[in-house]
Amino acid sequence: MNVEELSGLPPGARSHFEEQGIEELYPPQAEAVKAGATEGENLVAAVPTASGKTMIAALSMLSAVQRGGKALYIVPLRALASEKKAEFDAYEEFGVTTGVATGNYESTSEWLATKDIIVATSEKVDSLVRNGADWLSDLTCVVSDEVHLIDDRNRGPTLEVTLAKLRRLNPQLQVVALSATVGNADELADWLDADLVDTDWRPIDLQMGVHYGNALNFDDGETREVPVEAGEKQEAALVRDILEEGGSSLVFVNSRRNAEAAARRLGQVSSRELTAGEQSDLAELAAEIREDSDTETSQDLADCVERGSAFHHAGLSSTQRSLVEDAFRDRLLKVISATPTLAAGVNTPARRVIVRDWRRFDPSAGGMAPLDVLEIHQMMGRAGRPGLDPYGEAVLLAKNHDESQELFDRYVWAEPEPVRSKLAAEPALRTHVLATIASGFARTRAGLLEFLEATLYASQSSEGGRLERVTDDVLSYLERNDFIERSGGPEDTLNSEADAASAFTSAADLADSGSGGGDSGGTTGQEEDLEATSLGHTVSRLYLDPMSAAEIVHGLEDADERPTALGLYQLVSRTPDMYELYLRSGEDETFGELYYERERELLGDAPSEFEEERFEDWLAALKTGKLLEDWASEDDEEQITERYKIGPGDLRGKVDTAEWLLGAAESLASEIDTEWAVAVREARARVEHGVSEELLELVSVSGIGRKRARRLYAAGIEEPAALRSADKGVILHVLKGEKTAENILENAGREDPSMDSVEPIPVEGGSGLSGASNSSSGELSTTENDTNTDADADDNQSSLGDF
DNA sequence: GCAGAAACGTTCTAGACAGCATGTC
DNA sequence: CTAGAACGTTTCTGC
Repeated sequence: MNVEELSGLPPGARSHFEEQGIEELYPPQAEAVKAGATEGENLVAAVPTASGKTMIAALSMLSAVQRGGKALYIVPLRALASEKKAEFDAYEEFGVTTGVATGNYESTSEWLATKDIIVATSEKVDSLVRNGADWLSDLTCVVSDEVHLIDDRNRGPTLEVTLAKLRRLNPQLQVVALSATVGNADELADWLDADLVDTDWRPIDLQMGVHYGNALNFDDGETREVPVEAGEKQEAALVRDILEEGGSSLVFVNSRRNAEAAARRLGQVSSRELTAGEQSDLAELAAEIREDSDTETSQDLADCVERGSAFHHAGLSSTQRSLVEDAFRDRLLKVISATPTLAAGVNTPARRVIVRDWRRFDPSAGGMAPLDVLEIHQMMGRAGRPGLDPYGEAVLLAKNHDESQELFDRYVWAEPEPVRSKLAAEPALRTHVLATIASGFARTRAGLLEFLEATLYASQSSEGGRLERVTDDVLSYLERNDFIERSGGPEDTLNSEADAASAFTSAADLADSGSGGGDSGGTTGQEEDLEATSLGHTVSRLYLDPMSAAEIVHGLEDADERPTALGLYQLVSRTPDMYELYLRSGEDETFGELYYERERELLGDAPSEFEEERFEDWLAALKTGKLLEDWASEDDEEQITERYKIGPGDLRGKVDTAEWLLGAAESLASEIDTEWAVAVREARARVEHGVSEELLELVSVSGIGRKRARRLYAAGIEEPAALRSADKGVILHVLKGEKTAENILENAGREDPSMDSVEPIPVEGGSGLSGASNSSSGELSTTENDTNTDADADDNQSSLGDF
């Protein structure tokens, strides 16, 4: 099928695709069109990575927009949201606009309402539903990318519930689900009432094989000699082999440390083939990496990059990650060794993919557990760059013949696992049951169960009572913690229906009519009204796990005196929303001591030391809390990453999460009417900017971060007002660059921020630095010196006191 | 007896969504 | 139950 045969697209869309060199549709795309993708029909497309899934999505969305509708594209990662947005921006050429909504970056709601296509993470969509964004009811088409992630224990249920809610909000909604090839695409299609396109077709041939000894054996029976030199690792031989042909490679390993070690070793291979131009480009890239963060991880990465190799894992900052990804796509970097992050993230294809480790540490399995077929296939699917490589190769490594055979059986010839809903797990239901009640999708137990019936879980589950049992457990948990209230019997339903306030009247109606007909058949037998309390509404809107909210609420209620920063940091660190920081051996003692020193600061009751597991969690949270306190005490990034043995990306992640949770804690504090809201706000601001209390004011001026604030403070400039009055020479000296100094002064509201002909004035040692005492820069510095001298006199005293 | 090498033992292990307000891909 | 790298500690070896 040719592009020009397509109908129903916005005018200009076809020529746009033709300009891009797309003339003929790939077979799966043509199949999708035949199945009605451009006519609003539901569709599940289970096709390999990089075989034109995005085009299927684009055709569906564009035709929906042409019919006067609005489309939503759901992605699993923030990084993918910006990638897709950049791709869809090209449609602006023919008048189709795109907006993004993620936690980091959101266009305002009204503005989103004017966009034709919206790209968002599944959590953000869920949150938008909870907060009743009105443009959601205008949606006519929703695309769910990587829908197989429904299988994910943590985040799958969100996607599942969100899709169910969107469909309930608008029963006419077209659903296009894009999935990797999975074992049960037909089940997904059944669930979504969709047609199925299920194929292994790829635009570039993918050869899968196993390397063992000196030979690389492919699934089609072909063999290639890849000798391993003495003292050389298998993966090094494979990288060298393909590099001699000008191809790049991707090596997947199972831990960060392995990724770093492999990158270091592979640097010896990649450095051999670099041209002078590449070397200087790489040196530039290395400099950028060092500039982004001054930590050991960054140093190591930069050292590798100079030799044309890199590692990639979640310990890198997001800037570093995209630097590495871009350089690899530009063929500047020859090899990346990565943890599985890369397989799920943005598109980084390579000629050859080497899956070195196929087992990974898994505490729940009590040791090393083999990876899922689906996961391995996702990695292998990164092989073959469209338009660049004649074919892609995906290679597993075996040490002996038996292992080689096992790898063929287990991965090369194996079908991927089926996708199984994880919704019935209690943590998932805790959140979603509350949200479902709070946003009015269900008002009774039966209504709730009826809503849950529309999920994939229900369509898969043969074990009837399970969901109901867990739901009941969750309901009583929510009730115990004052997130919901149950009242009355069936006769109350009418009343509550009348005065129920909800953005989703239609959904509520549906739910209630469902509950009327549905026979609960549960243990209670009688109908009760479920309603979220004010606290419950807040928790749902804040997107908190109810258990996190309960922990925070109890912690704040238990505080008899003003909580310290450490107390609050430990509190949010022990909620399930904070990713756990591992307690290393020996650290239980270190933090045990810290615990006895600062026990009084911690909020709530510590578990007894005899409950080993819970006490350890408590200490692990203390460790995270201490990390946040260190950060908020202006310790260097380098010191912290070193002290806690983490990467810059981990630190930023922790800080980010803490910021979010403390923001939520602030809302909870006003909800439960405690007097500690101010303490929470301050702790949050300190974490946000990474500064001590005394710098909070300075740091509120945009352009001033923790470092500049500290230097200004040391020079006697303690608050924004002082920026307006202090000697420009001093400011220039402290802030270094003229441009930054001007910007900052402007942001601080100084009337004449110009730094023209201002000479920097060194400040000695942190004392003797009163701005008024400098006369060399003449009239400019003395314009407002009444307030100036005052402030500076104070500055001197307090900064002297500090030293 | 001692330095340095080899053997042995221990430790550790992937991933990253969200609020809100502000200003930007 | 199924690993493997890095580092620390002990033991071995050759002088």
